[in-house]
Amino acid sequence: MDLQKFFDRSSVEVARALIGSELTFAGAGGIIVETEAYEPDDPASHSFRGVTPRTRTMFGAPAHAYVYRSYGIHWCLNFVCRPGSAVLIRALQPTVGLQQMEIRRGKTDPLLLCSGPGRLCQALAISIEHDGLFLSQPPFTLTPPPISPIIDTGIRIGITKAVELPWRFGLHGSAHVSRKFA
DNA sequence: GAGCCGATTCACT
DNA sequence: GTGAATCGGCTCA
Repeated sequence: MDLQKFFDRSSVEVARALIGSELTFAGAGGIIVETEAYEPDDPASHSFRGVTPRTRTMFGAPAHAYVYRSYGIHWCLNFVCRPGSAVLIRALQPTVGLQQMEIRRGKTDPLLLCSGPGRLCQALAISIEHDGLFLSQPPFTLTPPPISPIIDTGIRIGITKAVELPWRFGLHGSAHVSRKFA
């Protein structure tokens, strides 16, 4: 897949298109079942106030990883689309490297391995040192879904601005989303 | 340079 | 359902 082209569109389109894709990182990962879109003119987006040292990656080339720390504790993984727009990866359905992820998470329940942005990064051992990596080369792999899945849409989670935008997407019927869709 | 606060998770009640 | 943990970036002075 031509990832440069795939990511060179609005984050809302990309967020939808990513549902059902398989993401792996250094031999662990799974099916992307939940994403959220963030746009440059979106008050909830880190890029809303322009380029800063933290958000520099978000304004770089498409198809790169943008990683940041949340609440001083967790890491969150995003995929950069057009400059200033990105897709937050919120949940995976684990498929490969289960044992590795169980050890890192200290849990064996597949619903607790990658269901949530912070959990996902802990399970895959992703942190700030992976900020800016290109998604089409190791340790990343990204494979599109074999068929286009049924997608649920909802409002985003955990934000205080632009809370009404329906920019959260999930794989219909998946038990692995971080929260159920209304 | 001080103070505020968040794209969260977990333990505990 | 509620609150603690924890820290870098942003805002304002």
